[in-house]
Amino acid sequence: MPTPTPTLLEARAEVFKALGHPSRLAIIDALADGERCVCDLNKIIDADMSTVSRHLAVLRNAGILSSEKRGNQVFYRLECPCITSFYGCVESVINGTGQPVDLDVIR
Amino acid sequence: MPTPTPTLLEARAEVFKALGHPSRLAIIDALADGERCVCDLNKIIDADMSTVSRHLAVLRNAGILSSEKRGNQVFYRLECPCITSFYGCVESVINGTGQPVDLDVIR
DNA sequence: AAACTATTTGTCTATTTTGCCAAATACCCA
DNA sequence: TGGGTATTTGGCAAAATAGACAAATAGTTT
Repeated sequence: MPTPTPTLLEARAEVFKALGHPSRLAIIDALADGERCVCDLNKIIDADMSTVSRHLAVLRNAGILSSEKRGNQVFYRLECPCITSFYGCVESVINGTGQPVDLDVIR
Repeated sequence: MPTPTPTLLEARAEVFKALGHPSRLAIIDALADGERCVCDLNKIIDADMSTVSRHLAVLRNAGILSSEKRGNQVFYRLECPCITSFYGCVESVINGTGQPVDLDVIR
């Protein structure tokens, strides 16, 4: 198995870094069911709207979300549903088993 | 699908944050084949040994690695091989397809 | 055009992260 | 015990991140 190039590692790290904030994970969770406008997300997040907007920009720049302006509002959509499928592994790290966790059990 | 508690989101974010650095991803990659001592990892990483040690501490505190001292050296081991299985999804974010990527093709 | 809503951006501050060097620690061997 | 190797930790400076407020932008409605 060859070692990934530094560039690939940096690109991967960017994605993980974007995921490394609770508010951004809450956004992803809210978008798992479908697109939402910023004002809806703002109700969920408990932070200034400008802060929410910055979190959304981080996720969009990482390629995790896409946005579309319709009329007055901007709708964000999850570009890669496969991200949420990783939570089972993350949970296994959290609970220390090292074994993937069935998400339906813990949520 | 209920919204995860803030605490769960924070715990998840900690794991993602730990993964959000190229050197730490290089470490994980090196450990995918099996445990390594710090001095071996130091050869791979191109940073001061103390810096490597700090990266290792971040990964261990997140629960991603475990360590064991044997004689003079400390060996680190990947606690959750499922992490590398997520790279296909990460790559799909990087290349913008939103579709998981077969890792054997890109590595 | 003016007022209003939704969102983003500029700017600033506080906090966290990163990375190096030097020093401390732990263990081995002679 | 003394010297050598492997690793971690203290302390510091530079860089990145987060969050708030205010101002700017874009679109809608009257």
